[in-house]
Amino acid sequence: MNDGGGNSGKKQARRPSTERTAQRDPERTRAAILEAATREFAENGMGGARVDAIAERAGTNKRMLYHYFGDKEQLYLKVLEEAYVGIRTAERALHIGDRSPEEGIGELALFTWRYFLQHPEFLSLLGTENLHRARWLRQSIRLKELHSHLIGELSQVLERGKKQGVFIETADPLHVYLTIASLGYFYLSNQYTLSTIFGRDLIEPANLNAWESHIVHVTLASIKR
Amino acid sequence: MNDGGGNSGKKQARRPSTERTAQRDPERTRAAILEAATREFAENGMGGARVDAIAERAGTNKRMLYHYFGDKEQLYLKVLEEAYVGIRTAERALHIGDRSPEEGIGELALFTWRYFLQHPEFLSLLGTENLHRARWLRQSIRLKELHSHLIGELSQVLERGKKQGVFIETADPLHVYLTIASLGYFYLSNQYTLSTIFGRDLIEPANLNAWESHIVHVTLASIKR
DNA sequence: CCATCAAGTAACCGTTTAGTTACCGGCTTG
DNA sequence: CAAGCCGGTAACTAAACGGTTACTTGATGG
Repeated sequence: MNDGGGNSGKKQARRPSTERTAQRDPERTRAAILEAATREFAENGMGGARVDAIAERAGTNKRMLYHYFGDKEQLYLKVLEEAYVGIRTAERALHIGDRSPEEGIGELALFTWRYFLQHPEFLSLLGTENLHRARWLRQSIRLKELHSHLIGELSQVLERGKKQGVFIETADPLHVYLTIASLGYFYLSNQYTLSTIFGRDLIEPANLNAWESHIVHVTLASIKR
Repeated sequence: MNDGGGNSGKKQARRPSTERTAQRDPERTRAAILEAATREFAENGMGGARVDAIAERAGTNKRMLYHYFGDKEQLYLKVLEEAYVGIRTAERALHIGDRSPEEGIGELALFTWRYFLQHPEFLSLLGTENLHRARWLRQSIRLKELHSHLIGELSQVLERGKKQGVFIETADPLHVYLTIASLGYFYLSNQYTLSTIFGRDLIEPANLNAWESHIVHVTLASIKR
């Protein structure tokens, strides 16, 4: 868009900075930009996020942002990738196969709900990315196999439950995961419009706990024989 | 932002329009702007939507947009209100109380799913509005009672089912509706990231039909005795 | 102890954006 | 039947935006 050629040499000498320079720390600056970007993109979406705002939140300036991440779009993709790595990593530590099939599924449902509850920025980022039809996520190569582990482990738990006669034969791993994620995602990401139109504060602890139980109840009721 | 004072009289005379003037039709222009705005806001969110793009899509210009709707924010709120009126109006025509309790709930689940499927712009608008924590919806007074009818009718159907002994006593109308909406909303609004990470095209008709059955199955399984 | 390179700053640039103004002309009505 | 209101056009503006450039400063290895 801006080729930058043809105006070199026009600049006048600028007033040099005489202020005290803060300690240098590339890693810290990089991390600060990433965290600030996560918040800015989560709060305002891709179209609404402001590069200046990210730099200011990170306590640095735009130059460093472009230095470390290329441009706004690449920074956004990095933020999104990190968000996915976060949930999938925590998920692996669960080891849902170590318990009985019923407890394993219940554990996954509880974990997912609580992770969503504690990471609202992850939900926002998903919403933003889907608004754009996964335009940036599709460009990410490193994420393809990150998710297969989940389905694999879930599939094993379901098979074991079927053999033990506690789960119905038609239970599908992807459907089970989508059910769990649906119930958590919708309640939290749409809490603002829902609370407004139904006149009930969904984020109130009592309602939150009721919905947590509800998710586990619905998930298990849908696959139990 | 722009007080408009202090530069009057500076303008030169402009070249008057000599082109043929199109037929005048205030209602059509207004409706065209509203429809164009619905698409633009749904595709790009509040931050990403461009006023120029809306005007162009509507086959008119910005002046008319500001003339009829005030500014970008008021236009957005109008779009959102119309979207809610659309689904709630269609919902009323269902009369879920006319059938058996089980059929009534199944009918509501099917309707909601199919409405979401046919109105992706409604889902996008909800996502956008929630990103901004219902900032604009909260300002809308006329929508408060639009939704109470739904819960009222659903509540009656559930009560009848409980008396007949087919539904569990703990079944809650809001929870039932949120369950139905969750399963439809998440699957469709997040279809792009989900299809990407799980390597399965969720919008394919076979998958769509399977999920439709799944929603009805899950909803009923969660409330049946 | 100095040459060099990465970290950092802030002004700057071209473009885009929401919103406005000057002007036009068909239709209605007193 | 004229006068003025209302639907409509396009050029305009100030500010904001993403991105770049000119330049400074600290650390470090030969």
